[in-house]
Amino acid sequence: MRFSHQRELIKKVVQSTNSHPTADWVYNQVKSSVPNISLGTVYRNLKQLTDEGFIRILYDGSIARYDWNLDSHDHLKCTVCGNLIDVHLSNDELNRTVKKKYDFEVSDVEITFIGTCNKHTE
Amino acid sequence: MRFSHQRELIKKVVQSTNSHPTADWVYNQVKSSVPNISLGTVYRNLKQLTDEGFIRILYDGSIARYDWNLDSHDHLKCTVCGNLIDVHLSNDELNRTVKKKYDFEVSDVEITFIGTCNKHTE
DNA sequence: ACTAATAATAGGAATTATTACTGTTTATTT
DNA sequence: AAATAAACAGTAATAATTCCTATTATTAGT
Repeated sequence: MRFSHQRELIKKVVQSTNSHPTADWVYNQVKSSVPNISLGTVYRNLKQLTDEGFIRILYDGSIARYDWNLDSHDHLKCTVCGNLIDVHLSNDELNRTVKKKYDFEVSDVEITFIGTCNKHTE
Repeated sequence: MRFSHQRELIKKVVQSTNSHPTADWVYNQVKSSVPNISLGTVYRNLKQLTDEGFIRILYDGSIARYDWNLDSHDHLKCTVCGNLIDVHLSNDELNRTVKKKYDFEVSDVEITFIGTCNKHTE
């Protein structure tokens, strides 16, 4: 993979936020530095960065979001504010159960807890 | 919700398979009985059936799939054959942890194990 | 440093999944 | 049986994403 000014910026933008940005959000951010960047370039580079393991893709309903956090982690999705919050849980037990009970070799687990975050409780 | 011949068929088609069909697959199935059914009708009814709690929606990457199984359950996604397999695991422990550790009121959990199913192991 | 080879780009067209619109049909209610 | 409105078919519109092409920029070899 050859150096590219645009790709470096895109990587930096994704790594600058915990908001799990969409391609469009990244596009708009990068545009302030490189006004004539193409949306296709953003998509292509997000894909490349994902494939090369610099960032991760995750799906929020039907829309793709990107995450700089490569550590195995899970998400809380608040139905009130819509935020996706990173959390760390140990899934070893769960993985072992799946392997044993269903004879399934787990390489990754995606866990999303849907509910209400503590901002909306009184 | 008024009776509709089309909706009944759509419901039956979803309930007839464990393959977590897409809207397009349902459309093609229903077309064999009602050749001039509209794709919009399929989408509208899948949404209605989901809203009324007859079926469930789930996202496989960026694409919507439908599931007749309303029981709380998880999925195994095999990266070799692409199949989505239903499994039952108890997530009580996990839910309790999330509630306690992150003060988050869990209403639903979506767990997808990604890996290789036992068809591809020797 | 110069040049050739080619990866990456901008801009726009194409594709895919999904939703919205509109005039017509059909299930229900009176 | 006529009135009402939900559901319909057909089609246009939208949104997210991918593909295409001529041009530009990076890099390897001289």
